[in-house]
Amino acid sequence: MARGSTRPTSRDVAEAAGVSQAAVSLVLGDKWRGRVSQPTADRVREAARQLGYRPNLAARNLRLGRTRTVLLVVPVLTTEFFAGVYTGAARIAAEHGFGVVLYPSPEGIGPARDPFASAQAALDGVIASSMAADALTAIRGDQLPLVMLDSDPEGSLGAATVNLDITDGIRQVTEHLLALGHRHFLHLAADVPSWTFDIRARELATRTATVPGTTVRTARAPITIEDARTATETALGAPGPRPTALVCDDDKLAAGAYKAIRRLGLRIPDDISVTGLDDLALATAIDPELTTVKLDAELFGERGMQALLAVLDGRTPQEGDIPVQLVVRGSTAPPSAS
Amino acid sequence: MARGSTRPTSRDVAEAAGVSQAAVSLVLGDKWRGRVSQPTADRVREAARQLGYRPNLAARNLRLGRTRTVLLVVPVLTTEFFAGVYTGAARIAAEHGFGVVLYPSPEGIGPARDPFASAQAALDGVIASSMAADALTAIRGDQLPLVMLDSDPEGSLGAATVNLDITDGIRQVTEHLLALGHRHFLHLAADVPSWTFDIRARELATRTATVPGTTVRTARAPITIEDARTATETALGAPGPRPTALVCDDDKLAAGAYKAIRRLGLRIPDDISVTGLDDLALATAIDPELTTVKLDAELFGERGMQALLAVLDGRTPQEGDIPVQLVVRGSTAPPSAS
DNA sequence: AGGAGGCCGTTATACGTAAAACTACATGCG
DNA sequence: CGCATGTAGTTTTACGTATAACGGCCTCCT
Repeated sequence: MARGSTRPTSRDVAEAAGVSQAAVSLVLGDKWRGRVSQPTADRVREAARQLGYRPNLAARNLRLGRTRTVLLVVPVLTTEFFAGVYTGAARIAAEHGFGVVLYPSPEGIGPARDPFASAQAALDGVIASSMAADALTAIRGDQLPLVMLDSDPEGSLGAATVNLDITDGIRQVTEHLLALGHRHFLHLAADVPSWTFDIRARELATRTATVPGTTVRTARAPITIEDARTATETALGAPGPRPTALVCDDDKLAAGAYKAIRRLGLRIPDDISVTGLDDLALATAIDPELTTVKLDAELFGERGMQALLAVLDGRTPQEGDIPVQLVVRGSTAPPSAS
Repeated sequence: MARGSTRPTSRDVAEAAGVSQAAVSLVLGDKWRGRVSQPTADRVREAARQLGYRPNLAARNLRLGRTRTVLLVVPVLTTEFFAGVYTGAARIAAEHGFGVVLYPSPEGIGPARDPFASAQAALDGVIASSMAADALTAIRGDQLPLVMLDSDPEGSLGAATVNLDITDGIRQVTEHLLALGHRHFLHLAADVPSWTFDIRARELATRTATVPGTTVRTARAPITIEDARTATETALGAPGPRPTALVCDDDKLAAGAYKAIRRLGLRIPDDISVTGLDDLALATAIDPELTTVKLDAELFGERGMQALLAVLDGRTPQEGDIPVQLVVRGSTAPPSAS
């Protein structure tokens, strides 16, 4: 409890155990077999325990030239989705003795600051979501090994990418709605500049184009429930035939759409079918439960981390998108005969 | 682009600019006024830019003996609430040149690992939520400056605490329901061992005890929508008079309760009133919108960080709980005459 | 007997940075 | 002139760790 006393160093431990600092390092680093006797090793460990010694990570990192720490750059942290990504990445990291530090891209933290200023930890590499676009320039400037999540493989010069098969997800959604008989779609698009959202619109367009007589309108909103509500309300209030199916870029947008639809006095799925994308807890909290596409966020995180470890190792990361799965619930049904 | 070439150091910059390493440190550290001439300073900065120099943080941290990095230990990262806490803490931290590193307490990352093993960053201090209970022993072992969020001020020997005024929140909820005429309560309690949940039950009990003829039953569930649903369903199916008001420990539990109530064929708020606590996005996504207590997560994070900065500075942190605010929405109404 | 090798350590060094201590020269002032 | 003050740097050192290089002593084999 001695106030002002500094943390014990390996030299303090050495003194207490009556050995040299090198011996302490060997013992605690588990490299002592054949170099230090059993009794001495025990004495060192006991002294370290008594003093409450913890190695100075800054010194270790400096000495070793690596930190076994990796940065995960994600957009706003407000969704379970990125929590899952983190969990998966951290699990794999832990298995390899790595740590993961989060940089939630700034939202009110100030003008698009460089992530390295905030996450001051010394880093071995970076995993970045393509949604955290503002941080990318800073990252690119650095020569740290980089893995991009959900990013255009063409556009991310050199950096390894790991992608969810969102295109297939939207295809499954579209097939499902077409099979139910829907022909008139409204696409509630996320107003976020990111490749992963661009391909949603693209796939919906190309898939419906193969069926004659289909129409697709588009509304656009930031990913908040309130914005989604107002956007949907104005879109559905527009003149012309009302769409019978509403395809949302993610579950949160769908939740907003639910509110708009209720306000307009319409029923789901009788008057209009709604689909989401993510399968958050939200999807089963709302009534009726949402037909959506399940994304395996943890697997996404795991694959991202594995890719980064591969890059750090000089190996080639595993290829192939991560499969996704349509989950049909109560928010979709055939269009009412009219 | 030279592959395998190592990152440039301040010595490389010095050589390129034709000065000593010390001069580089002075210039880039902004301590050069009166020590280095303007032209030389410019030359150094230009050389640093050209080489893409970034200081080695491990070395800087070692030299300075501090890292300007702080660890935020939170429970599962799946709620917006802790995202808000992070945002607030990071804002204040950035204003003081600090960084914040997150340690989401393990949930499938392995058996209650020591947070410092995962967040390998060298740290100046720690802010920990009392909900991340498993990590606390490891933290206590360390002698890092510590601030506890929502923790029993008596139990946290020495560590500074910053608390939301949850007691007042539950009091506001209870007053509201009593004023509406409710007398028979069901308390859906979070099955999490944490002081912040203990005081919810305590306050509900003491407040209702002042009004004759009130009853309080308790159901208990982990904080997931599914668990909350089953717990509520069995509790409401139990014999005896049905409660007319359901007080939930947080919004997520309330969302589960909604589903149970719908399954039982009851209506909110006609047959039963429901309240939450947090005011997440979820609260306005469900129908009817949830009467709940708004917690200012960002302010919570800000105050936590300010307290830690005070501790690091040898000052005494600001006293006083953070006020909370009841938000009345559509899920509460007078009990139906029966 | 003598040296080869195993055992049990120690001494010395480097990692990259910040900053204290020092040097060298010019200018101003009594 | 002699000394203080100011300018513009350089030299040197320390932070705490991991490990390469070194060295004594004992045993055992030929």
